[in-house]
Amino acid sequence: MAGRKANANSTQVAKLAGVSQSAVSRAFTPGASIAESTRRKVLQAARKLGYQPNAIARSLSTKRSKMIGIVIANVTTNPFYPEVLDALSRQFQQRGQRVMLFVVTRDQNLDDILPQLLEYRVDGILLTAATLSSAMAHECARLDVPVTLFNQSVPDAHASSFCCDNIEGGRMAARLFMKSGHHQFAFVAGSHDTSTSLERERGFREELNQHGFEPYIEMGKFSYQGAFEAARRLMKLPKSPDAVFCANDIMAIGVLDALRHAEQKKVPEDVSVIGFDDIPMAAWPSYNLTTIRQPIERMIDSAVNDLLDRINQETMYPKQELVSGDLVVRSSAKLPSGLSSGWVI
Amino acid sequence: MAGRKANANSTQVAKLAGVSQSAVSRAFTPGASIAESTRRKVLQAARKLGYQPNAIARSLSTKRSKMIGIVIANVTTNPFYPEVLDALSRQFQQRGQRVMLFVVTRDQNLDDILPQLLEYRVDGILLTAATLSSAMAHECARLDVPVTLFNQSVPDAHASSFCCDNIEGGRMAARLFMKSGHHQFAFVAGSHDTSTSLERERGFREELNQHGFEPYIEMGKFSYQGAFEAARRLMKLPKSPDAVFCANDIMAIGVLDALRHAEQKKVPEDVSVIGFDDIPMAAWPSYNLTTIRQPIERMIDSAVNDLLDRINQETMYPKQELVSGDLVVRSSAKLPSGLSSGWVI
DNA sequence: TTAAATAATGAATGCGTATGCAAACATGCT
DNA sequence: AGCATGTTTGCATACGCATTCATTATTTAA
Repeated sequence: MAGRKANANSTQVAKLAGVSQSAVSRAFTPGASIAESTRRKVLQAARKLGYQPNAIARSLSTKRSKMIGIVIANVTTNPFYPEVLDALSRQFQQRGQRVMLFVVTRDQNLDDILPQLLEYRVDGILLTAATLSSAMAHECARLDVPVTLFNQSVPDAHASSFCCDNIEGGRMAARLFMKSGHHQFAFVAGSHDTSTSLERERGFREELNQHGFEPYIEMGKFSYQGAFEAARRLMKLPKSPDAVFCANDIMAIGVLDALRHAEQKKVPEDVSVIGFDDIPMAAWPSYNLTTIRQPIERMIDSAVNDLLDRINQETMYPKQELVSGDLVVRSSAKLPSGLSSGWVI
Repeated sequence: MAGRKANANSTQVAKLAGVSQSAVSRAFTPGASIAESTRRKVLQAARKLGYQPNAIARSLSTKRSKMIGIVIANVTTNPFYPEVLDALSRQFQQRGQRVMLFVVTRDQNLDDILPQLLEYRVDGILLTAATLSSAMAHECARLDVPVTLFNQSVPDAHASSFCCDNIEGGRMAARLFMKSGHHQFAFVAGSHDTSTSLERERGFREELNQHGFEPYIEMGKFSYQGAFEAARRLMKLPKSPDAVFCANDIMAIGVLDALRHAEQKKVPEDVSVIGFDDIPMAAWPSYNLTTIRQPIERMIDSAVNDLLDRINQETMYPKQELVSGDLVVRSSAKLPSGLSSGWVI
């Protein structure tokens, strides 16, 4: 029952326009069978009453809410995610879908919040920087709600995933370091339970191993502060690294600041640093970070297209897509002799 | 009509539990009149069928969507807003409201997107860094949908607003500059049509005027890059400023970078810089920005409380709240002799 | 033990829209 | 004019739940 002022509804509009309620509905349904003359009558009456179709009622009737659930973490700690959220939100908006947003912490259990999305019968779910339990994956499959993972690859038969080629990215960093003559390597990890960090580490390590090197691993907790402290620990080592690859840019920046301001090291003269993502800050003159760029627009286009296609039953099967990142060479990492700043592979 | 797999509904659960549909509804309605024994029967049947109440249908019936529309801009250009979004989203989530999100650009016309929110019968609307036309304000009032403005004061009889005391903030900056012996002042504005920028400018200018000074004004377009260029223009002036106050931190950082990396200026020896907001980056050792902190948690608590109170008709009238910011003294601005880094006023 | 009060239940209805269906209407053709 | 198409229209119903109201079961008071 309401405490809320009543809104004009289609029946009232119908009465005023001298037509049936169906006609009103049709006047607001693109492609419906209605004469142009009656449509005009209806729209005029609607305007007079300040009528606007009720999307809730429509959702109930059509069984499509036109809402996408977005679950996102790290919005405040990593500028990459606001970027992602912005692009996703715009895309969906433009394609006629509303966004129901859930901001979570990395460690928050999705099993509590996914039901809140499903309760509203969202047409699809997009998860980024949040891990889906297989129980929930099955629940979504049972309810026929397509799920897409962004920036994390958890091969699940039911969910699509769109991801940068993290392994190759790690390899790129390793190759650049080695070509530039470094000998002591380190990786600053984000966490030990996210595919992004693990895969970047794996690519980095494997490429180094092939040349007989083994990197130090330090935990940077996916944050500026965590990486700052990780860098200080690294510099305390007897044979401290001269080449540090970080699981993302915000940590790379933390490392840079620690090296310069807490450890009196020059970058890249004493230590080279490479990040991952290419957030806008990476290009700022204070940092000038060499990094692996994620082609975020392209990834998001693909992710959105895939999700909408599955919602509209145009595609039946989830897709796993891997796009390759680009090494963006700036000045936080030494260059191989003979090469100057610009683009490499 | 559906292409979607049917979900169990309350009638099916009722049948399985051997009760009426009403009983099922009551079993899921806290405080409803139902015997504990039947509730258990119902819940058990519901579990067996994987039943979950349909929030869309409930919304239609109760005329409350339990959704808040949040409209936000500048998510990618100013780290302050991800912070705001994160806090808002958590608060609403915790208070049992879902969030329907719209990310807009500063110049985007809200008149196109508010209807999209109203269509879904959101219980309330929270706008931040986006300007509400008075036509839309009236529309919301007509539909009895409470609106709250965050971080912008547009005195409107129908909307609440929660804001930092920008004028006093501007004054604080001016006082600190003057006490520290500066003589040439500048303000880097965000835009000429937002209350935040205008008010901060006004406080700054008024306080300076009282002591016979007049600041230069340059446009920084609320962005790092815009402020970077503004700083370069300022430094080209015949009597270039030695004290620059910026309408927010991200611009202050742009100014800092321009001064140091493009203009060979020392901060604060040659030029002092003060920002506004106190975003996390302001504390990073590369910047160490002196700034006016917005008490964001407190502001958001108030805003959320007020909006929910108005939704629940516990408060009838919108509220205009002004909270005062704190001057956070770091090292981007010279200190008055005798004072060292720490907290002032 | 009985009357009175209270708690629990189900039937029926409404929330506002979309849509299948059959009837009404218009159009073109022979 | 007569018929076959094709287009518009309104009626009736479904979507899934909450809630009122009348009824029945249960408890309390006397």
